[in-house]
Amino acid sequence: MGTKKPKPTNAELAILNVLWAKGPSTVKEVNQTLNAARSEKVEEIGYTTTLKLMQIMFTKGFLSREKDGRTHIYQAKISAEATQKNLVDRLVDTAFSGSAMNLVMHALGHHQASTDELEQIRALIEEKVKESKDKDPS
Amino acid sequence: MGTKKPKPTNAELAILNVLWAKGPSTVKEVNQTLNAARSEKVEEIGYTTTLKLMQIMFTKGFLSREKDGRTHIYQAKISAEATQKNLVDRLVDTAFSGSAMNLVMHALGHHQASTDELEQIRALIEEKVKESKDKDPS
DNA sequence: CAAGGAGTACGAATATTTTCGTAGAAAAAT
DNA sequence: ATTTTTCTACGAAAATATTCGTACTCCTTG
Repeated sequence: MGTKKPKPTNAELAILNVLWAKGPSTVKEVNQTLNAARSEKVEEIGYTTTLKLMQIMFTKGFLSREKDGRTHIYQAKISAEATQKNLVDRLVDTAFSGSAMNLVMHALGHHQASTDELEQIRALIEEKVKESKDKDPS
Repeated sequence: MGTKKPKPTNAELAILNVLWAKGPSTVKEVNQTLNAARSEKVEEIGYTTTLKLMQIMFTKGFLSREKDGRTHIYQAKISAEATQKNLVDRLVDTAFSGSAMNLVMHALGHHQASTDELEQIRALIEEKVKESKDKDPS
């Protein structure tokens, strides 16, 4: 099992988000998107900063890239899914004493949810309950 | 609104967890607990490391302390609740495109849950659904 | 072809987090 | 009353993460 757990830093996560949302992009595009999302009061992120980060992420294997003329088109190589799972794991581990359900209840309790979302979650629960009864029919 | 958002680092979070779980403790106790939780293969955390961290957390206002003879008894000053909420907020923000429910489904999907926990979550959902119907009885 | 622009690469400054060594005070043990 | 142990305080090393300057290449355009 050679694959290590990708553990992107915060700045890296911000970049991944852009790539997940927009698909393959150049450094310039990513940098612009990042800066667009910032409130005007805050200093902009320099182009070379984003470049450097993306180069690092490339060597870490978080991104792949492809030359198009003299510019590079980058792409997220690690999936949102897998990365989110790791982050949740970490959070559960460091802040919720290992109980994912603890976290779930927290998020449910404190955040707004649409009826639709609640419905989806309900469905997921039903499924889980069934599973659990199959395995351990007490 | 003078109160800033407590943003404990990872190491600080580990300490908070101990204090939340065990209540008021000495540095020594916290340090031992931290090390007990580590796999044997890993280097132990030095006593002065934990001490330093807790001193920093004290000056940051994350912990309070009280002298008992020549030793200090530390106590978490920020609540698990509030801290967890901030962390979830941050995670939702940085990795789940702002959707807490997205995170919930993730955590639900990927992690083990006891029937009991599922039941609790189900109850919470029912409650939420009701709330939401009250507000917007479509 | 010179000047400017748009990229990349990469070293290195800065900031932040984590770690620990060392010094000193007070208590406990010999 | 020494010595050993148990604490605290604090400076500073080590490890990570973030930021950017500068140099160099390849296009474009005047």
